[in-house]
Amino acid sequence: MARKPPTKPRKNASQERSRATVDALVEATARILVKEGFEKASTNRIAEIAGVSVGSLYQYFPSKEALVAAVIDRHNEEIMGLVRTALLEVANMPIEQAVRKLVTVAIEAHRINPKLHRVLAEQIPRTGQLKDVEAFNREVHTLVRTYLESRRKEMRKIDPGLATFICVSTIEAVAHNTVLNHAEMLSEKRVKVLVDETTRMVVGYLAVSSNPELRAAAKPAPG
Amino acid sequence: MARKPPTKPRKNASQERSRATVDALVEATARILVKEGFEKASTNRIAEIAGVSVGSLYQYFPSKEALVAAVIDRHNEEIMGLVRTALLEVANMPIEQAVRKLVTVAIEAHRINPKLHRVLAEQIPRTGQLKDVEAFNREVHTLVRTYLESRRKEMRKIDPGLATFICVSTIEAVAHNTVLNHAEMLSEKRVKVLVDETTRMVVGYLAVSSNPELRAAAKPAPG
Amino acid sequence: MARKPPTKPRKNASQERSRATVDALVEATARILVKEGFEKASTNRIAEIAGVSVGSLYQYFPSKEALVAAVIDRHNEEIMGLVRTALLEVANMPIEQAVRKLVTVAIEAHRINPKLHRVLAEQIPRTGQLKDVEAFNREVHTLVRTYLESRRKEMRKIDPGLATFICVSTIEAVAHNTVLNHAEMLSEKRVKVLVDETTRMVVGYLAVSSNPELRAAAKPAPG
Amino acid sequence: MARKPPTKPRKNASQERSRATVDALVEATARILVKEGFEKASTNRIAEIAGVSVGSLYQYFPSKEALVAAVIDRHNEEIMGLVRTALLEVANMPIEQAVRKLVTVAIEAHRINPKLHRVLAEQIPRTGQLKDVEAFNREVHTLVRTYLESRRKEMRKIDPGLATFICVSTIEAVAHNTVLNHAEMLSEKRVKVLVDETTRMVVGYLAVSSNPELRAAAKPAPG
DNA sequence: GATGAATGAGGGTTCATTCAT
DNA sequence: CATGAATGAACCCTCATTCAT
Repeated sequence: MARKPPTKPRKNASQERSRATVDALVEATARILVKEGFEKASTNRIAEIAGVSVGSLYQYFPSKEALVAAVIDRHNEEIMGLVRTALLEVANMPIEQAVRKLVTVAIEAHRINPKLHRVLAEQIPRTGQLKDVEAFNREVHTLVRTYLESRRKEMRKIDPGLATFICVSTIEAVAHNTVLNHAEMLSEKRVKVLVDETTRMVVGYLAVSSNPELRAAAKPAPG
Repeated sequence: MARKPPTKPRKNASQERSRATVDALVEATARILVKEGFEKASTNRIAEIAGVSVGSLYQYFPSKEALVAAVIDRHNEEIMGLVRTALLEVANMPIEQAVRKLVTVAIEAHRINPKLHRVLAEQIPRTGQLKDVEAFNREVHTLVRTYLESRRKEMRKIDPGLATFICVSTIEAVAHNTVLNHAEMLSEKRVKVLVDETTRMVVGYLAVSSNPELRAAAKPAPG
Repeated sequence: MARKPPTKPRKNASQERSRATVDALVEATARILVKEGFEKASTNRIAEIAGVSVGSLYQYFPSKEALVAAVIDRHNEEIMGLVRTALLEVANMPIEQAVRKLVTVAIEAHRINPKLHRVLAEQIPRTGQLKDVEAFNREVHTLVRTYLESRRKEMRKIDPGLATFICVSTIEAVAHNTVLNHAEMLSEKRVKVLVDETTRMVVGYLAVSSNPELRAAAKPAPG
Repeated sequence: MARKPPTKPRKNASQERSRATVDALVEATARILVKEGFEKASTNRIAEIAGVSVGSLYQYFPSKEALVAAVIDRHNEEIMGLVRTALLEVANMPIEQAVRKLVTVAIEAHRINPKLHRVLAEQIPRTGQLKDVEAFNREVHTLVRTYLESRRKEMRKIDPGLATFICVSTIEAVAHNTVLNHAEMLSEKRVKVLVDETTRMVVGYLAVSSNPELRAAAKPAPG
């Protein structure tokens, strides 16, 4: 693999002026990404839209990648804001209520900036920022897992890591696919049904079940 | 949006000589994608690896995009081969068995060429081939939906479209995330557990349930 | 200067089959030139339109240039056909009638295929075929000069070469500019005026003049 | 017709540094055109000769065409400089003197850079810059026509547009053909004869004539 | 710090021409 | 002779990055 360009912001951007420049750059990048796609997002163009010189861009971001990474981070941070809050609120809720909340929040999170989300998902070749995305995923995983472990009593006996993995994957996938490929489901009514169904699935999976059929279902046919 | 480059193969490539060239090109592209990433996959390099001149590349593919699209198509076709077969086999199976089969096949499909799958998912900016991918998704959706409708009697009363959407999303997400991010789960033993769990979840969701709790779970708290 | 590609047709094309192929190629070239411009006239495309393989093209024309040269030659030959005929007819006419005829024919000649004429004039970078064009010019010059010399008695005493040069340039320029840039002058009525005027100019120039003013005009102010 | 590349310079190039670069590029282009022909004038080569990087070339010219257009414009501007000046000087001159001046200037103008003029005329496929050339032609036409109209009293009764067209075409053609194809006529002596003759022709055409023969010449034989 | 002119490697693509079949 | 697949030099152009001012 070729040497990858650096990816971390060059300074803490604590000074107010710097801060404004950095923000303008990230914002400009996001805007171009959304409005014109990744291909059109050249550093010169970004600087221009941000009202800043290319030189300044490189003062704050060591590479184009770092800039894109910042956009991704910012987007993820917005999502994480919702998710963290939700998980705090959820801490003392019973599973069913909690899952419903999480499903709802997942969809909301994907709706924060769906166009940006799509571009990020479809057009951005990931090279260096995988780590950031993974960190993000890990945090979600940890938070959810912690919650699930705290609710062990209401649940079947499952490996908590596995359960977390399956539930998070499921919820994320439903939210993602809905927002990106089935916008028609986002009407208030239909979204409610979607949330109901997804919740039912996840809760049905996690919760202890008195249905012998279901218990059997989880085991392969003997032999 | 700027005009996108053409994407369809230029000739039917029926002659054997041509066919060989086309294959070599697609194969070379896939190999470079896997071994060196999207960035290194320049047309000149692809042609070189394919043992062919750039001119020949453009004789058969009108653009670099078309070539990548061909790789994607080929990969999807391999996946669809498995999936179609599985769905044929599944036609007369009861839900539990069928879902287990589909989950298994989904994981197998993602393991056909996981590295390529990852590159395709993470590094390739989707531009023109969205249609192909959507067609692929639609086919899967249709096949699954048809199966589910044929099994209506064993299922809860759910909107079949919605059910299909949720199940397909779930299974795909689990398979995708497992293969790409949790290769450690692919040991024979652990994969079995994973399949069991996923199956349990989906079947629990689809099948009629005698558990009143679960039935309640799907409805929001009154008021 | 770099070595220029060969330009002469490869064979005399005496066989009928060959002749047909050659014609098809020249015709196809002319058609593409007119309909799509020089840039689109690739040898592969020409061969395709001619219903022949590229290989065959190169059987008869050693280079693309040779093909274009052939088109130019054919076009010039058509023009020369008119001009030669006109000059034969003109041989025994008095100057005024003769010039009128030549002006008329010049315009007619430019109207044979004005679109091709324009492309030839505007879009074709001349490299090798200058010789052909010069030969064409020389022939016209010679024919006209011969005529003028035969009419010496009706003319002022002028250097025949110079007179030929001026008259041919003038007539050619008027015809060329009219057809290419002032198509609106080609209505029957207006063209008549144009021919009248041009004829008047040329004849006034050639013929002996009884006007002392004019005679004076030709001499610079003494000192 | 395919979309044509842009043709206007990219920046105003007001800064001195930029200005120098732009000049170097135009100059290099002209030089290569003259010394090696259009075919050899690749953007990379032009930049190299200009002592500048290709990138800089594209900073100031959006396409190769734009660069060539700039060369053409510059050349036309030099010509127009002479022509405009001449027409100012000519404003109060009688026709004979004026025409002589214009003929002289036309030849001078073509001698400014005859090699460039030839390349421009023979090798450059006109694509986008037709408008510029037409504008140039229109300006000449307008200036000359204005002069002629101011001299109406000394002239025959002719449609001024037509007269302008014929005179301009004639003078331009003579100058063009002389400089490009009959350099041997450019010796001081011979050029004088050429100017005399051309002047005689044009003046004889424009001026009122007492020669009944000539007046008759302009009319077709009755019936 | 900020600026933006300059850089140049490298990318995608074309097309005249060749030659094995 | 005809075919058309193959060739590859060369072209135009972009854009992340640098650095003198």
